[in-house]
Amino acid sequence: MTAPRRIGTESSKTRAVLLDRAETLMLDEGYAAVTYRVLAARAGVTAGLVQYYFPTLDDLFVALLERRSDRNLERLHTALESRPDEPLRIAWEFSTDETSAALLMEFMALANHRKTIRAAIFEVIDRTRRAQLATVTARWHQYPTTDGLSPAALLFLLHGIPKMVLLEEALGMSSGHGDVRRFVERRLDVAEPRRSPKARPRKVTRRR
Amino acid sequence: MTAPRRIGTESSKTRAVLLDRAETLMLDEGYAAVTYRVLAARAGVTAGLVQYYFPTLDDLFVALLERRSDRNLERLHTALESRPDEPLRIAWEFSTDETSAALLMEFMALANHRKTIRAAIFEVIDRTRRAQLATVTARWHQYPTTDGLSPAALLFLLHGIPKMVLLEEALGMSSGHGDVRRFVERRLDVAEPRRSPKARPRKVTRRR
DNA sequence: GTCTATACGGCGATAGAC
DNA sequence: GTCTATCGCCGTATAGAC
Repeated sequence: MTAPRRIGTESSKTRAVLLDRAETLMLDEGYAAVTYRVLAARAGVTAGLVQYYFPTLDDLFVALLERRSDRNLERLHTALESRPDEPLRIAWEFSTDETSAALLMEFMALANHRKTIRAAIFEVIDRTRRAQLATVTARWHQYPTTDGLSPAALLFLLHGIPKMVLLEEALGMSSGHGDVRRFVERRLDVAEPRRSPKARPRKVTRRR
Repeated sequence: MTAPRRIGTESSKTRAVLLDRAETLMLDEGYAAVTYRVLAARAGVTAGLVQYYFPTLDDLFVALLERRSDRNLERLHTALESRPDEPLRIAWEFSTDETSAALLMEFMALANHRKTIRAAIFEVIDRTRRAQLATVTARWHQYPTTDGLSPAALLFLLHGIPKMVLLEEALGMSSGHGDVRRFVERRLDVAEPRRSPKARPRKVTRRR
């Protein structure tokens, strides 16, 4: 047994700054641009210091994912509690949140062949889906029509469709995107009618 | 202007072998495992020789993508001609072809931040979608119900859903996948009724 | 607890010899 | 057509200074 490697504390301010810069870098140039040397330069520190806080790059990515997910899950629970009759609309709004969706797709690309990232992202999505599934299932009998879909299948679609749109948009495609969005939102209006039709859904998109 | 770099001919047998090994390697271990040195070792040649045929790795990936896409597009046109009354089912079958879908998602991950790959994959998907859109639109009025969807939106869903399933499966998720597959196939049976209900759809999945 | 310096092997890519 | 040498960047590990 050798002496355990030393790692920076989670409460360190430097650590928080590094996570901030890493998130920006990742959104701007993709995960491949996040290297110790580049990140260190952006944050004005040495590469060794970055490694002191995040021994491997996977450690950095996982920390990044979890920080944002914790915030999102908190927002989700708040929304589910304050609008208990609109779980489907809430699922759709959160799936369409641009910044989070972009980051999520970046992480999914990363997860493709990296076990630790895969486990972390599964955890995040699974927790989100479970919370929503419970709420939707509880009021499933109140929906006027469910088209033969199950709650799980419906939530899969509400999550997956915006992700696919994003994936295709990144390629420069747009065929059918608007149609499918309007289609879903029309169905949502039927399933979860708005009390005051004037109140347009506030966008959940935040930052950048 | 410097002297143009020398590149191997497209008809070379060595080149074809390299593409074969690269495709296997990519499916087994992901695009990140495809390096000059590893590919050279697998093919029993030197890394320099691989680079003689593919000056950059992007050249290799694009060649790989185009070789497979040409074959797939040919199969697609054959199918559309031989079963002119089933364009939706054909779209669904081709989207669910496991090997091709897995390779496509691998390329989409690659494309995330690499311009040349992005352009190549856009070309492939766009050509596929266009061919199907023309066929579906031509017989759109014959469908009993279209649920308020447009042909483009429907094709987007038929392509996107299997991709999302694949993406989530890679993460270890399965919630709603079976339900949504059955849901789509039930709708397809309504839209394009089978003449002989006994004839189950032959799987299009091929190789590996 | 923070931070720096240095080293190692693998990577994509280039130039040029056989 | 084939192969070697070389360059600069990468992730990672470690030893040690403040």
